[in-house]
This record gives sequence, structure tokens and C-alpha cells, in this order.
Amino acid sequence: MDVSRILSGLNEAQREAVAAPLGNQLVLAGAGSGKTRVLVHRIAWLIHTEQLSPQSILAVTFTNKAAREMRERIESLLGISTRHLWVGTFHGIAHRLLRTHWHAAGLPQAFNVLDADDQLRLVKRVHSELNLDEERWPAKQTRWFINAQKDEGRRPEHIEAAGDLFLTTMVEVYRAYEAACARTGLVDFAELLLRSHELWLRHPDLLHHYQGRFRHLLVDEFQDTNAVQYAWLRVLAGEVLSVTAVGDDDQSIYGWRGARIENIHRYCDDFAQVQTVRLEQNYRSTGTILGAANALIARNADRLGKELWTAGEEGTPISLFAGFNEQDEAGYVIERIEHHLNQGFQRSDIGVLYRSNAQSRVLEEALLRAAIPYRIYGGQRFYERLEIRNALAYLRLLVHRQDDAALERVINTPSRGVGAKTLESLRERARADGVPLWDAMHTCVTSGGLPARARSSLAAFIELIDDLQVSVQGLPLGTLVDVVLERSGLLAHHGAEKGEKGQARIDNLRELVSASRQFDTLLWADEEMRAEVEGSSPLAMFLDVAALEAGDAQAHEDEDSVQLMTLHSAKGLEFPVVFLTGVEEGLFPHKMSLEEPGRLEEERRLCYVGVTRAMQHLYLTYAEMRRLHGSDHFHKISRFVREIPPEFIQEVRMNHAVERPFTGADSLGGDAVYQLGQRVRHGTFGEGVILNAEGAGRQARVEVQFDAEGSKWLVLAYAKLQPI
DNA sequence: AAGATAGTCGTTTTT
DNA sequence: CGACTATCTT
Repeated sequence: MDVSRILSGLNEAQREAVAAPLGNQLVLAGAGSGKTRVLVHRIAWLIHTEQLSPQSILAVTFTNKAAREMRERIESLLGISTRHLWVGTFHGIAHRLLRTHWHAAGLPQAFNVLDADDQLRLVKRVHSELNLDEERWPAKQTRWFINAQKDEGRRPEHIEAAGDLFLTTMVEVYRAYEAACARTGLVDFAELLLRSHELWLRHPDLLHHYQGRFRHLLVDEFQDTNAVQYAWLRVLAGEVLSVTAVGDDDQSIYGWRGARIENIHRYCDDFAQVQTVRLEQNYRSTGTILGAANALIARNADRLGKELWTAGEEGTPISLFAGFNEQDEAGYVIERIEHHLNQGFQRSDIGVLYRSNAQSRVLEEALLRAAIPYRIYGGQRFYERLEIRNALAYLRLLVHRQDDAALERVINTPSRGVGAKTLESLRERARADGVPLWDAMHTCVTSGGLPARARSSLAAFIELIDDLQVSVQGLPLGTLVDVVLERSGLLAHHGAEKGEKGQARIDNLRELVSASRQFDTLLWADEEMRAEVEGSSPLAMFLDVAALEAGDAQAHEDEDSVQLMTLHSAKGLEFPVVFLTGVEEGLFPHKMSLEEPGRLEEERRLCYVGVTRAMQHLYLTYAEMRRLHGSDHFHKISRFVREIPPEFIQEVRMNHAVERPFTGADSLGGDAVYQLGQRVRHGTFGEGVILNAEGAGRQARVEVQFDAEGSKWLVLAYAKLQPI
């Protein structure tokens, strides 16, 4: 492969970034400017032209998906295996380091990763041990506090809390929580980062080893790094390694969970001779969409400054639609979706975006009614499902008996007569002896202090786990998981759930078996990975994958479908047609963000992200009246819409497609002619008068002012109205 | 130990 | 309004 291939097809700025001499570089990559492409080609360039060996490159991303994509693209560009290249998420890399250097990091070899759900349970337990009132001290708040502290790199002893009841209490819980984690060998997500940072600081020999191994570090989505991640990177780079930071300050939308946009500025100060390259040519959107995006983001202060441009078409104006209410808004979205589908777009070419998840329902219902297949992002993911978490808990116990979080989850699932009281005495025993629950359980069984029945239940549980461990010895991973599901009684337990739930749970558990089998196959096909199993086991490695990667929300759904998601999850994606719904003051920008200017700017960046997802057609829609939390809200149009110059926007006429008089189904299933002002009778609501109408055919709806019930929007096809 | 019921709360989310 | 939880009931 020759060098020209690495540079061909790149624009001047991209080429500059890719072919820069080895050194510190900041790539400010605007939306749709070919950021991933530059990263991938940069790595190829370093290997090819700077003669860096693949193992001397470390590339860090935020999501597993991004890491996977980068790996795949490097492989296809260079035609080499990326096995020796370190590409992964911050958490994944930190985890790998801790697994390798567990001893130096002060962890038990078999430590388990604690996910958000188990973390909350643990916090609750610590709360009750400290006799904190759940009312006054919500566990979620404490979890948030602990994670925020860890994200900032602070241990309890770093927090100045004197005289402040809130802080003193939080620090006390933080301490007790840490002690519980240490006792039971559990490491939460933030801890992975914090501890591997401390690993660098406390073991200069290890740090030097890695500084010798790596030559260059690349970080994607730099604007999303938090304080620990930045510190980790800074220490690792030291004075010897160079760093490519790629990011876009205008797309920083995770400030609320610790991301520090300032890290981009700090990078320029802290690292020597940073060369900055701006990628401003956009290959995604029309001139109109970019004009709107540029104008919008220009309202933010303290930007590094960037203006997107395109060599392409101006395109069509942005459509702005005002609905009466959210149903009306959804009706318009459906109508336009159908229009674009008729034009020849695929359903997957269409993205429907919203600020908060609660908004998805009305849209879903409308899509369902119109029989348009859709896919909704977000929601519960595979490894987060109850039955899967239960199964993983059994597996975790097999690997690591000290895992209290796992033990608590399954000791009585399925129920085997270990109730709340027994569990409470177990916890007390564990607390008194300063040991994990498993050990306390042994003590209780042998030395008494419990009713005979509870003792035999516990003994049976111990035997179950120990027996499982023995009988599972030497089995291939898939079979092992299968046996555990069967013998633990989980399969029967979940299968017995009524309705379709039971079957769905069984299906998911079967899916887990096949996922583990697949993982096993992959593992044994790979020399390198097999080497890593030394000192570990396929099961332990599978559990790590499950902990660090939540999996997809929907099981392989491959039907062409319209894509529904929040603005946050839309980052990094693009669609020929985009609907940005609910552009209303209070909703977007969200009312919680209105007070602090900083948060409002983040909302604006979120809007910028939304607008720049669109390639050809962008729709902004809002509802004049919206039912939220059971009451009506009358929102004004979002300020963000006003911030877009009017020349880019075309207001769509309200009451579109209304035909008056118009026809629709009547109570006998035939067609009837209706008019505004006409009196009608409804089966349940009684008599009323038609005030308003919109849509046509199956979608035709009318607003009826009922004499007794007030006014309601009804779909003619279902309402079975009788003209009077 | 399941099932019913009352009470609460209501951005955004990855790892 | 409706999803989720905690608590009470059988």
C-alpha cells in the first residue's frame, strides 16, 4: 500500500491533520467534517509513514461502538489486523490495565465491575447501615454525589466538608461505600478510571513501562472528557508521548455528567507546541441547514470558533410547523414521513428527534396508527434486563464469592425461603466481622444464631453455588451458562411469569447462552486473546464484556424503519430527513437549564447537534398546547428557532390538508360528510359540535366540543360519530 | 411471596 | 397522565 492512498480523497485540512509530523495536535472537527475518517487515516499514516508499530498506538473513544467502528475502518484501509493496536473506551482501557496490574492497583484478582443498578443497591444498603432516612437522603442523590466526586478525581479525604451537614453526610456515606467495595472486591465505572489514574501516580515503574511502549495517543470526542480522564491522559503522556486530540467544543452536550469542555483549552496550555487544525468543510448537510446551524451556535460565548461550509447545494428551506397540540404535531410528522417515503426515501433515512424520552410516546402511537415501522433508541439494553442481570449474578458468584451485589440479587431468586429478616441478620454478621456476605453466610450456618429453617435454606444455597462450580468445571462457556440457568432455577422462575413476559424472558436467557457461546468461539479462535485467559477464565472474561458493554436495546431488528431517539443519542448520526420535534421553551431548552447561562449554552449546543444531523430536509415542529405530567402547558416557540435567520425557514401553513367540508367514517362504518360547526353524537361522550379538523382519509381527525365532557380530538376512523 | 394499592415524581446517558 | 416504588394485604 502506498502513501497516496492514505491521503487521497482528503481535503486540504484533513490532509494537514493526517500528515502532520508526530507531535501534539488538536483537530477541531465540525459536525459532518469527516472526523472519524481523519482519525483512521491518521493512524494509518503513523504506521505507514512514521513507521510506528501498531502496538505503540493507543486510541481512546467514549463508546464501544465508536471503538469498533474505528477498528473496522483501520482494518479495511490498511488491510491489516488491528489486534496489536490498542483501541478502546476510556473505561475499557482502564479496566484492562487494572486486570493486568490488579495487585499494584490494590484489588483482588477476581474483582468484579459494578454497574449503575448494582451500585444503587449498594448505596441503599450503606444508607440503611448508617441509619439514614431514605426520605431525606435519596440513594440516587448519593450515587450521583459519589460518581461526581470520582469523576473529579476526589476521594473522601480530599473533600472539605467541615460544618456542612450535607457534605459531612455524603462524605461519610462515600467512605462507607468505598469500604464496602473494598471488602467485596467491587469496582464501579468511575472507580475504573480513578484507580487506574492512581496506578500511574503510585507506580512510576508501570507508568514508565507504558510510556516506553506507546509512542502516540489519540483521543476522540475530546470535549467529552472529564477531569479524571484528562488527568489520566496527562500523566500517561508525561513529557514523552504526543497526543492527537479530536473534538468539537460546539458539540459538548455531556457537561451535566462531568464532561469538561475546558479540557480542550487546557490541552493547548498543558501540552507542548500544539498544532491546531480546523475541519470546517461539511460533507453532510445543505447550505441552508449549515447556515442555520452556524447562526445558532454563534450565540454561544467562549467558542474556539469554527464555521461550517459546504461545496454542495443550498437545498430546501427548513420547515417550521406549529401544531395545536402534540397529537397534531405527530400527525404532521407522519404526513411528512409518508410524503418522503413516497419520494423514494428509505424509512431508515428518516430520524425523528426529541429532547426527552417522554415525548416519544405520542410519536410512537402515531407511527403505529399509520403502520410505519419504527425503531426507538434508548431504553433498556440487553445486559440491563432483569433476567439477564439475575443470570449474570449467578455467574459472578461462581467466579467471585465475595461479590455481595451479586449475592444479594440472587440469594432469594428464585425464592428459596431466604426472606428479609434472614438477609438482615446476614448483613449484620458481615458488618460485624467486616467480611463479605458469603463468609457471613458460612458463619451463620455453622455457628447458629438463626432459626433452623433459615439455616437450612442458606446451607442449600451455599451447596447450590459450590455444586454448580464443581459440575461446571471444564465445560465450554455456552454449556456452562446453560447449566447455570437450569440448575439455579432461573429458567423455570422466569418462565413461570405470566403473559408474554415469561416467554420473552426465556428468549433473552437463551440469547445469553448463545452470546456466551459466540464469545467462547471468538476467544478460542484468537491466539492473543487466549493468552490473556492465562490467570483468568473464559467466564470471567465474558462477565467483563457484559459489565462494560450494555449491548443493544433491541435484539437484531433489521426491518427498514424510521429512527426515533433523543437528541443526545443522535450525536454522531446523520439522516437525509430529520424532524426536530417539541422546539418549545421549557421543553427545549428544558426548563431545568434556564437558570444557569452555562446550561443554556449546552442546550443550544444540543440544538446545534440536532440541526446538523440533517442532510437534506430539516423540520422543526412544536405544539402550542402540550399535555405534560397530566396537565396542559402552553409553551412559546423555542428561542432557538428565533435564533435561526428567517431566510432559512419556511413556515408551514397550519391546518394543512384540511378539507372542508370533508368526509370520514361514520358510526355505521360508511362515509359521511362533516362540516365545522356540525353537531354530532359520540358513543361515550354524548353530543357536541365540531370545532376544528385536520388530516384526511384514515388520519382525519376532528376536535369536538362536547356539551358535557369539554373538547377532545378524535380520529374519525375510530370515533364512530353520528351526524345529527 | 405474590398481588394489590397508595404514593411519588417527572431532562439528557455511557461506561 | 402513567411508570415506577414502597408498603400493605392476603
